Amino acid sequence: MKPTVHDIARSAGVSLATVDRVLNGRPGVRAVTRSKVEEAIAALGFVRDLAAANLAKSRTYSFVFILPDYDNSFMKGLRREVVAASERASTERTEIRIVAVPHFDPHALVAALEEVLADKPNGVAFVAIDAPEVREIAAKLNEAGVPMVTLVSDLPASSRDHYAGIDNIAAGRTAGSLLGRFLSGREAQVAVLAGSMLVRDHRERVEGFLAVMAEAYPNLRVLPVIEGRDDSALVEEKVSEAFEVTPGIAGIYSLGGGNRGLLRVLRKVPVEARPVVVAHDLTDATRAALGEGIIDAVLNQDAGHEVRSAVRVLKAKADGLPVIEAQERIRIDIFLKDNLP
Amino acid sequence: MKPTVHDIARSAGVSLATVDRVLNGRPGVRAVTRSKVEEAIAALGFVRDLAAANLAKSRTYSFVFILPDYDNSFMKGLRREVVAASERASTERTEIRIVAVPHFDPHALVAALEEVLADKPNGVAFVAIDAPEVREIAAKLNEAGVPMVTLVSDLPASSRDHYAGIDNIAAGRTAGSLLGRFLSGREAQVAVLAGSMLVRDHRERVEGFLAVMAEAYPNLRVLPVIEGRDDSALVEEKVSEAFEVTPGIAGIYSLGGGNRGLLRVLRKVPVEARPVVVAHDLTDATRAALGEGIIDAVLNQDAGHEVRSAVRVLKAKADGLPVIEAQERIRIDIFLKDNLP
DNA sequence: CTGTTAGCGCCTTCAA
DNA sequence: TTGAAGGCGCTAACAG
Repeated sequence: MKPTVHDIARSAGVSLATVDRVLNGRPGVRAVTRSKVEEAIAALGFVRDLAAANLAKSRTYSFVFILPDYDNSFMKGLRREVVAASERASTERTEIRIVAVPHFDPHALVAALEEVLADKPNGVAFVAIDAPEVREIAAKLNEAGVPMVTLVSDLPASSRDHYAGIDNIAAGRTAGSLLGRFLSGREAQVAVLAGSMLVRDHRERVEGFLAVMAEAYPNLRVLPVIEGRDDSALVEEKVSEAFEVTPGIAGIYSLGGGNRGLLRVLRKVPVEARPVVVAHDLTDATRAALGEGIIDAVLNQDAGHEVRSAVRVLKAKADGLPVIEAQERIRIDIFLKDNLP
Repeated sequence: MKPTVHDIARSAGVSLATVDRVLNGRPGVRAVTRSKVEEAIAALGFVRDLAAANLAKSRTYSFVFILPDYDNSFMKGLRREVVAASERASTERTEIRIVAVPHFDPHALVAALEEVLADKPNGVAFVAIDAPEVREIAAKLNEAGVPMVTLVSDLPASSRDHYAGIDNIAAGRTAGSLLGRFLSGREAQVAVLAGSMLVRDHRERVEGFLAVMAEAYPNLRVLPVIEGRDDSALVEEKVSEAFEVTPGIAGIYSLGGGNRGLLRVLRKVPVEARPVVVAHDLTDATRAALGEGIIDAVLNQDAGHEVRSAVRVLKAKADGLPVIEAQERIRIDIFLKDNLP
């Protein structure tokens, strides 16, 4: 049988209370006594039963998830996953509160984080905006000892404990390689369609993409980035325009939202003239387009994985436990029509 | 506060013991009493605290993992992951016993499963061999109520509760599409390198690959499957031979082990004559080759994910709890040199 | 500084 | 068929 607090109390010749004080690093124990207990712990190889401890403490974990109030497919899916996680969590003495903030609004995010700082929950996860004010409040939260996970979009060189999201530079590179290989050697022009170059993840995807183009595909000329603001209608308009101005577009990297607009344009292009398309985010629209052969590859980040990972990490941090790095690494999923889930 | 057994005992006007009997479906309760209790449970929305229950029962989960005693990179990695999982599990009242069996030996596997049947642990995970004897003992285990997960290789139409592994037909199709696209339209010959066509996952990969070739790439001629028995030396020999017999090989799908042998041959091929190569399993060797550009894409199944998933599923089954399907789906990871972990 | 005692939420004898 | 009481491993008052 695994040793319990009773065993080490007996072995060290002290009472349960003293063992507990040592275990939890509470004051009021003479150094001699403390070391007696510590020796017993080491000798018996005692590890405390977290479940029993939590039961005794009636401990409940309280986490806050701050999500942008944004209505594209990805954010909707992310929200759904957080809600699902929160429902499951309630069975396990874990309460997840969801806070919505206006999107792309650093001040709103800061305000939400300030409330968190006042609340002092056991952890907070949020979709970061890379702005000085945000970094500042993040530093404060860190000092206050609130475990912090950035979700989907990171805060560089910050005081967050963990980032649950993909490497966007690598994603851009991956898209570049796929497009380059699929176009194999043809002299051609390639369009890049982003949401907004003000958003860090989009910038990084473009950066990675352009790097690969420059390194490996001199035959491809990349047109100026089109910003569609993740908005189908605007995307449709701008892409149509691009096709008129540059009839020879042979490849498209769509790294933001609004793919429905893109697809409306593509469906009008004669089959033999269709460009190779690599897009982001597996949604009903992109999935269908992949099946039809209108999109050639979809890069995806698994929102469910990101949320579950964030919860696991917050719990581990709250307990001072180690994280299984490999489990928490968010993959850049590549989907062809053949490996759709 | 969430309701506890006390609350429902009071609300139903019975004792704790009776509530417990109803909760655990034990006999010795009059139907009237039972329904009183059930009403209270429903009315208060009671859900039992599994952690507390397990503590009271001093419950420990006992799982058995049966792994082939096989020494390629993948199986070594798998074993490592099971060991790691077993170490973590010991903290959580979960004991994982690892049993090694000679590989490709249905009888040995059956013998191991028979011991499991005698033992009746709370769950068993094993790398299946698709043979009638195995299906038979699996059916018996199922009848005996032992939760069962197949790992890496499945048992079709069987009585397993869950399969923790990839869809190998889809993997073959994915490889086919990548190779087809990377070779874009060239008239060429393609070699397929398998371990053994006696193993189900290899057969399925070939099947998926050939299907895509037939459907979408009439320009590519697929040479007869080379069986390298997952053995570097043999692979090297047979691939060398293939290159002599068919100098024009422009693509290779390596779906089994022994990639080191393949790489030795490829490194001798003049750069301009190098074939497009899609291989399976991310190992030190394939990772390096991906970086060098000798391999173009690697398909991978994450052994760590498979093992953690198997443990989670076994625990859920043992507790009669639902499984989060999306979490347990094992992806076909596609790695280019740009998205290596 | 240290020990005693009473729980946390649930399960399990043992009596009635 | 039902209930009372004690315990799982740990924590937290409250006394000494």
